[in-house]
Amino acid sequence: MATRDSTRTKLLDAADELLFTRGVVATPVDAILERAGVSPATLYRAFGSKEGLVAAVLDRRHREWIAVWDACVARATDDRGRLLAVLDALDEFQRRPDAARWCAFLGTAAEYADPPAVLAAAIQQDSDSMRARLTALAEPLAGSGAPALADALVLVVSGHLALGLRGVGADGTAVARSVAEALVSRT
Amino acid sequence: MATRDSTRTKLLDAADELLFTRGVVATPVDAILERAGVSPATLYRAFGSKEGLVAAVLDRRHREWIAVWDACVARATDDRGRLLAVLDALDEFQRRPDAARWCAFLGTAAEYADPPAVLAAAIQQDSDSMRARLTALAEPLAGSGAPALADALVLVVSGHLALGLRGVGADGTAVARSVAEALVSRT
DNA sequence: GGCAAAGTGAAACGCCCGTTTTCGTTTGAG
DNA sequence: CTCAAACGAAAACGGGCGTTTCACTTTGCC
Repeated sequence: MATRDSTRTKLLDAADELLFTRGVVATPVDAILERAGVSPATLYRAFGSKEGLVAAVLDRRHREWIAVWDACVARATDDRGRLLAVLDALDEFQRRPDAARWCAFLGTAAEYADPPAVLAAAIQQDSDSMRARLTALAEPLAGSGAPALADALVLVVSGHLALGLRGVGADGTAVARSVAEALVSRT
Repeated sequence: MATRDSTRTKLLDAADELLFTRGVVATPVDAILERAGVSPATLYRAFGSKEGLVAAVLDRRHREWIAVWDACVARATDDRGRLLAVLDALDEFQRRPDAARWCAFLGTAAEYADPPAVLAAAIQQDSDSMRARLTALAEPLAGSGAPALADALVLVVSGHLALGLRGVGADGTAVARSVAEALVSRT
């Protein structure tokens, strides 16, 4: 009934690498199976469907992203640094060896006109958590203006991620950082 | 040898509506054919392939977008208004009855890991023209800082478009406008 | 060491998609 | 009107995908 952890990990690793570099729809299940060295029956016993596997990978990605972000926030020394830590986290996350072409959540949202429920939930969770966390981090700086500042920063982060699609995101987070700093300095 | 203009237009209209609301990959050729009331042979004689049709639709979209943007720039009365006119254009373009889910160019870029040459060219053209035009419009305000300001605005525009994928783009261009104004006011 | 659970390998099923072909019909310019 | 060019209707082809099934082999715990 239960799947071994090593098997789950092998599948999640292979799926993470292939889905978000080649695209979710463009990646056939067979490619994931071959990469993971796993048989079809195992995948479908563990995750039920390709869609279930995608949801699981998105879930793991979200937890990893939050962990990286948290670490960057903890490393900052003042309120301003903690709010702008999201850019450090973006930088660090993108430098990882298995980095995707761009945001896995925006990418998945872009590929499906209306995503299956599990995937829509994962995407929503990513957006909601980003907005909520930025609002909390903005509170010390902006007070009642925190939600507005957070919305603006969500736009900056999303814009930075989207720049990857335009082929002009090679300069790290420099542009995004300058925009974010302009917003923070205005308060 | 040549295709009638009415046939080309019927195909382009149907393709534009379906491709960018349901997704390029997710839209089967048959759906476009049915929508256009056209036979397969006609499509393939006129555009060679689905990919060729997509490129043609992107091309037409780009011209329409530039026209709308130009009109908004012409409507503005000062340098600042002309630079920020891109937001008016975004607003107007998105209000059109056949408005897509989000940017057709970013959407196409997101769907293909490495797009066919014709599509990559269309996407590149969109990004390049936006950057060049914003740079020219920023010149009177920012002088030698125009390229940097233009890059920042490209990020803002891309971020605004990407917000549609997060389900938080219902408030028009309000957030994007506030960010853009903060950038312009800083110079 | 043995036995149930988990995984393998390969084949097959059903479905959809892009594209081509064939043939009969319509269109529009000379 | 005429006739070549363009188009419509429908079928077929080749390929790929997600998923299931089945018989066999490996794994790991009592």
